[in-house]
Amino acid sequence: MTDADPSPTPLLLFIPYRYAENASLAHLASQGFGDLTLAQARVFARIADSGSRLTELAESAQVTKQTAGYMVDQLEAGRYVERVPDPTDARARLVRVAGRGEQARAAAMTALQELESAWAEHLGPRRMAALREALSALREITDPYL
Amino acid sequence: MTDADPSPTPLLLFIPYRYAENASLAHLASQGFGDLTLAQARVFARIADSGSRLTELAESAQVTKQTAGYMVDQLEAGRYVERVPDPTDARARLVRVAGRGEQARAAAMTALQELESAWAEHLGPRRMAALREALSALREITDPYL
DNA sequence: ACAAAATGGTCAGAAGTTCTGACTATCGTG
DNA sequence: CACGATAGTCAGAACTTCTGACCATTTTGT
Repeated sequence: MTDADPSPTPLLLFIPYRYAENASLAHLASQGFGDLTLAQARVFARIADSGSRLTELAESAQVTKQTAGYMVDQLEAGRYVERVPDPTDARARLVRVAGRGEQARAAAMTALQELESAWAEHLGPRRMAALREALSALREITDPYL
Repeated sequence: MTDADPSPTPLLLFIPYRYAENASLAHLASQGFGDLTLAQARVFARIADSGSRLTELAESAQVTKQTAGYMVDQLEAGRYVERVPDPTDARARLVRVAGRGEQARAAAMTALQELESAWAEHLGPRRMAALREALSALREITDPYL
């Protein structure tokens, strides 16, 4: 009876997701990383601490590997990342955060934490936990990358 | 203790959101609307029953009005929508679902309902309701369109 | 009433993103 | 060791999105 909101759940997901993207990118821009585009940041955000393969980035961001490669080219040119050979596979290269990328990553982390804090404050810890818990569960049937 | 998932909340939002987009678009394609692109569908999905102004669509989809206009041009060419004068403002035009658009909208609704059902089944009614409730609350501080 | 500012929309052009197809090199398996 | 799968790149086209300039109409302030 209380949830008369007719908004489709995907729309409800889109709104805070897009807000988070905008807020993070704005924070990065304010910290001297104004040359990062949204598309670049989407790939950058998925690079694992130990480095990621192009294919992994592509699958995770849900773009083709060509697109991911193009983004990594730009991130590399902007000194955000570097490509190193993958010691376990001569075909592959690992994309690693490097140089400016480390500071950018730290700034992004800060933005993210502020965001999560603001959300947790608005929802209260209980509902925030419930939100994350439900989303994590949903991931089981919606994550193509797994 | 149970939620040790380090995934940032925005990533958790992205995964099911993107899944929903893909699933809906795939269903539309299977119903004879394979000419709809994702970008077009994002605008199309935001058209109100009574019609929407270009500016409203742009704000809601978070693109410039030029971009929204370009998408509406294509939707119009594909006979998904029509533009009619806004009786309350001579500057404005209302974008309305028309022709094929009605069937496409019905197909999208079906896809959406199947999606929500599948999610509700996976989460259970309680957690599904909690998810939607939390997302609706989050909207209050993240929706630029309001 | 009227000038100024804001709003709704379009046109033109450039930039950015993303895709398909083709190809090379390396890995894993039978 | 041949074969299919995987990692990545190159080239080119298509699609999406933006910035800037502009016109018409509405709203606001005096």
